[in-house]
Amino acid sequence: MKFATWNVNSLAVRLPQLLDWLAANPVDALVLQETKLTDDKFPTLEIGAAGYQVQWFGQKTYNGVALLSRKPATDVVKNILGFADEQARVIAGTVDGVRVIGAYFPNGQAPDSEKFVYKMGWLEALREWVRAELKTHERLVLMGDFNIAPEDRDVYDPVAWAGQIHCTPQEREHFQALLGLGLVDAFRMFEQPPKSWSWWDYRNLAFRKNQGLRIDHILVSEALRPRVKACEIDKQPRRNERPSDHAPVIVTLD
DNA sequence: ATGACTCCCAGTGGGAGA
Repeated sequence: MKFATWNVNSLAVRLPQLLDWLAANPVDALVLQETKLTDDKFPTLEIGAAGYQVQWFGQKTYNGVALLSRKPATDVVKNILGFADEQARVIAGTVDGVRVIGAYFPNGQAPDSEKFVYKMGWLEALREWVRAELKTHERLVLMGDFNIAPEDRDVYDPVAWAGQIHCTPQEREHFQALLGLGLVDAFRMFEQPPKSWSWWDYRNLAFRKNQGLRIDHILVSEALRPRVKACEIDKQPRRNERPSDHAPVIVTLD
């Protein structure tokens, strides 16, 4: 069983790459972030023809998330229960007995900005909601673009990034608090190549120089932990022409 | 170096992303 997450940075632009990727990586479920499509423009037919059920939650220009799955997702929830949000950032569903939560965490822009305040409130609400979800769903996967680099080893230049957005102590505390709910960072369950990133800036030849951040994550609940066999970042789509700035992350369970 | 690129909506420029 395989689950994956990918920030596609516009599904309108990346749909052909998504279909190619699914053909090469027939995962059981995939969550997408930054679809940037209103619901009426979602490419349901193309994704259906690829053999996937899909749930989607979009908005104009920004954000937008989707949950693709081989088997239908049930009990679908959009955004964080009880947290009023104008932005389409979360989609959850139960797939094959596993609660799958796909999330596009706020960027936060800068630690002294209003957007950072929003990010902190959002993270707090997410944690309390995931805590509740874990009570009813022992088998749970929380994955997406977290916009948090959990540790210095997740940053290509930790000195330059110290205290910057994605690397602030407050964001990292929130990441640890999610682990504190009984979740495990699947990527760090395994020995990984050093300088493993999931995002590279479009500028500065960052991908060619391998200057990036690991900000896309897959957290699994304790009940699933013994079943996790592998977790990897697939850099291949970042080599495409007109790539997303993010690479997919895949977890394999038995 | 308050940059660089890419996306979007707008509309011949600007915000946002990370």
